[in-house]
Amino acid sequence: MWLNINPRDSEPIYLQIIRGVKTAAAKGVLQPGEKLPSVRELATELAVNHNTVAKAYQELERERVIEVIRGRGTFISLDSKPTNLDERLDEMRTSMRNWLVEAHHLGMTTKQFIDMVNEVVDDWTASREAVRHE
Amino acid sequence: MWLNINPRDSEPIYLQIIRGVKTAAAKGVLQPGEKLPSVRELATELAVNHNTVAKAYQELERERVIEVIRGRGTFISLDSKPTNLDERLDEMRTSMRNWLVEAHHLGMTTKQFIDMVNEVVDDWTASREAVRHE
Amino acid sequence: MWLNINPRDSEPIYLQIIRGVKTAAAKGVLQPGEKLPSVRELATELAVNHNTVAKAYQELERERVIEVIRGRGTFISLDSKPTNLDERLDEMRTSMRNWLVEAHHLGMTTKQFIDMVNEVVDDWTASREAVRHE
Amino acid sequence: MWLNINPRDSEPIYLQIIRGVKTAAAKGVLQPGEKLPSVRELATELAVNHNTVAKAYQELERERVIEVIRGRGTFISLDSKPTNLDERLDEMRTSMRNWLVEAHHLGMTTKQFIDMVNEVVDDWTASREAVRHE
DNA sequence: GTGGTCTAGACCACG
DNA sequence: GTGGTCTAGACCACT
Repeated sequence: MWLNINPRDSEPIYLQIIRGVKTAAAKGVLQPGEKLPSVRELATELAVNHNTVAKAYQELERERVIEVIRGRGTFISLDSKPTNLDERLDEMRTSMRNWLVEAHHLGMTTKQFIDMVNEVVDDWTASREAVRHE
Repeated sequence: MWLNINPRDSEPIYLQIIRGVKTAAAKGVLQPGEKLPSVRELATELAVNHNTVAKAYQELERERVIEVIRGRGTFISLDSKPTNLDERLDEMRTSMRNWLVEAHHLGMTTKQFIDMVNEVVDDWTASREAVRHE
Repeated sequence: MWLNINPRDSEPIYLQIIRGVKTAAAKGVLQPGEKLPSVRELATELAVNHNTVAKAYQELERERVIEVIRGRGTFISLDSKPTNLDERLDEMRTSMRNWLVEAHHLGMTTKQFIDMVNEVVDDWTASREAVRHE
Repeated sequence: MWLNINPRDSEPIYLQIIRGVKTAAAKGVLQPGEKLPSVRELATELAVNHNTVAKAYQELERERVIEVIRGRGTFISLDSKPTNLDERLDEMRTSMRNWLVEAHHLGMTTKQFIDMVNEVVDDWTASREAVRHE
């Protein structure tokens, strides 16, 4: 299964689902146009309340990551033009700035911070490649 | 004032305070050994309940960012060896991976992503310098 | 009930709760995976404010003694790897040293002291066995 | 100096003083009949409020560890018959039981606990010997 | 119904 | 005056 949920985690389950779908789509595990399980199917599979899955799907639709076609089901969007682009870029910058502060309090230099980013990017790229060659 | 709070923000106030103190300390606006306002002073100034400030200060103390000296007040730690280092570095890597996913859905390439990180780091470094020369 | 609280005791109630849960867990009265009463249930039962119970539970979670599963409740952890191990072992040694000083002022020899430790350990072991055979 | 105080420590200063005097007496650094500094002298030396030292001395006198002779000064008791013996032995047993619970949550066996006690006792005995041969 | 957050106001230990 | 603890009661996010 391309999606794992941990109800023990402090992150709300619906956010874990959102993140999981986005990650799978970004990695290519889920291809544009590919059908997602229905709300009830996924809820059963993950053993969570279906309202939780529904909430995740709603948010994903709002972000144009997925599309609901009435009567047919839910699909990864073909052309996902993001909403609120500038706003979300700003959020990302803010988040980075906050992690930079955190890094400082963990005794890291800015260089070490950038090295860590590069390391994570390399890992990510490698894991995308792995999916492509499956 | 080196600390601004937005009670309307969805982020809990006590977390905003924590972040604010950490940011000020990382920027050098608050120097090691410097006295922080008392719980009740800061509560008055921010127009929040003193318990909210107390909660923030307790968490900051737990993370060794600040120290309480009995009867005298609260101070920025001189030597703040962080707790749970490995765990928190892992959280950081996870967060970075999530940014990457997010960046992908915003239509960014990895190069653009790394550029953004560098841009944020440069801004941060500049703002630290600005504080130093005040 | 596996937990008794004395609001007149100089020890803060929330610490009594923490100690009570830890003792019950160590004795086997509370088994790993077992559900704890909800914050509000326990508050009602102990006739204390729910915030007091919440504070105790939060600290227990921080120490990995218990786990919160979102929406379902609070449970004794299955695998509780402690945090800050070395630091806490040091605290323990310090406390032992302080007992020794105390024992000296109560006129005890080191042999009598060690006998007392063994006696306490034996009592404890016996009370664990008693729980096991209930 | 036979007494060190750390105002950063979470333990109240007056308790640190009490413990310090008791430890010095138990180790033989302070001999029975030996004169202690006056409240004000000690307060100056430790850079703490003299009320704090006074409170510590009062408690030490109540426990018969020291004796105040009006006009002459304060002295380590010659014959320190402890007060509340049974009660204090019980407190000690309770403290040990609590640390045993703590040890369990740190993953220690009772054997490891007892080993730790023996180790601490040996260290203590060695440090007493060291004082005797100074 | 679960825990998390916040307010307002109180009391206490410590220095 | 400092932080620590507690109560009573409220609102919110999540499941």
